[in-house]
Amino acid sequence: MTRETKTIILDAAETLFAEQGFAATSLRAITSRAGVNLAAVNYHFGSKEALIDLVFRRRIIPMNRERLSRLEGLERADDGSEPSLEALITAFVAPPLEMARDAGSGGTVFIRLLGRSYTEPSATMQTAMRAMYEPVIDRFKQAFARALPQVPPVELYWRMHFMVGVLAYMMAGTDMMRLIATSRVADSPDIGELVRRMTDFIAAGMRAGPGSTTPAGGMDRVEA
Amino acid sequence: MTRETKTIILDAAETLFAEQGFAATSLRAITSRAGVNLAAVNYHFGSKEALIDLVFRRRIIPMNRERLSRLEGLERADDGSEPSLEALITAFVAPPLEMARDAGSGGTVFIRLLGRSYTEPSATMQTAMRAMYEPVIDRFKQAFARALPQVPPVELYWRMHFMVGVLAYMMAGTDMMRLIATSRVADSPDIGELVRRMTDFIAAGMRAGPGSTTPAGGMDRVEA
DNA sequence: GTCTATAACGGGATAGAC
DNA sequence: GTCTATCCCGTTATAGAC
Repeated sequence: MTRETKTIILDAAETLFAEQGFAATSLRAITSRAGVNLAAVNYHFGSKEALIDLVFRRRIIPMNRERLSRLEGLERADDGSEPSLEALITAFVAPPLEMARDAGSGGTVFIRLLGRSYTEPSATMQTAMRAMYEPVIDRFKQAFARALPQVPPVELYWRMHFMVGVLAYMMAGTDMMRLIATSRVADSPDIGELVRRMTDFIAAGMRAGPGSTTPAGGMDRVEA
Repeated sequence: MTRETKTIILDAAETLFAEQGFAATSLRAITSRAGVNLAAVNYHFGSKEALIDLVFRRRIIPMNRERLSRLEGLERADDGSEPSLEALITAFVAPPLEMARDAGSGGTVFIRLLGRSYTEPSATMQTAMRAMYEPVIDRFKQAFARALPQVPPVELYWRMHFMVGVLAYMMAGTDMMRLIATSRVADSPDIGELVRRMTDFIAAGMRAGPGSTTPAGGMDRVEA
């Protein structure tokens, strides 16, 4: 029963953090939603900050393990061929989005929280996240460099940023432009189709030839 | 002098919101940074929420006006030609990024705040933002549809989301992957180059042929 | 392990002197 | 318009009964 309570608190905290952010979510709100006593958080976790840390750790670590395992699977193909660019992108992009669909309990809401936290500037969070992400980023950077030998390293660096931006925005699912249809990831009927759309978009962007579109870039301003 | 004080408060609030978020920023911190009395916020703005609203309104409205004016300039070209896809993307993407560079006072920090707020789920903020963005999005949607007649409307809708995701992430500038060089927009020496990079990436993604990359999308999973 | 009660503090907002 | 002082509430964290 002792670990049961911790899990219940984690689930409640995860939901409220995703909805309101960290600072706006009080321990009272968390414990009341979890149906446990106010003192339980400090007993089980020590502090609010430690709770936040565990909320992330619980799901990010398996998620990144899944990304790496997909990547390794691609690189150990039987025929010894190099993985395609699309396969690499999918290996990076699909795990969080499928998590939003699959994880019965709180996976859906966690992905929204994670998408938000990409733009969270708190120093504590930044360093914690970097520690969890660094190995993944390193491995994928090498893989992308092999798949795109014609793209200069600096350009590739920026394009990986762009990829993360697309992913983070979809994960956060805030529907800034919701004027046509559903756009929250969790509501979307077919995650596989979203993954395919994102992969196509990102792959084309990553392959973009240098200079192909340059002339139009800087001269279109109407007035200073 | 009366408007002077309001401006000082707005500047201080903008900075602190960008650094810490809304909930974590107290009125005490704002007024102390601004060098004014604690009661000044409530006197001049009525409430913390109203202050937040004005912080955004002050810069978003001219920013979106600039986007629309660039778009209209493109569409009224002398030779009657349709604007290129790259020109449309630049018209949408450049104003916030150049604002980060140009605005002497708080433009830089505001852009970080704005990038963050794209994934801010507060209902109040969502509706306020939508009101300010709706006309811009509508106009650009039509322009993109004309520039990309071969892309089905649903696909185009998602690709515009992707574009916003790239932009929002760059604006927030949180350096999730900072392992090579600088990545904070404000630190970057050449905003024009960043705009060109983003435009090239997004343009290629938006033009991506349907099905060109489909077969690799879904079958690469290593294990369930 | 779980509860109640409370400490110690900081939050937003306001009344009223100046 | 600007200040001080204060109200009232919610916050995290903890002490101690059960």
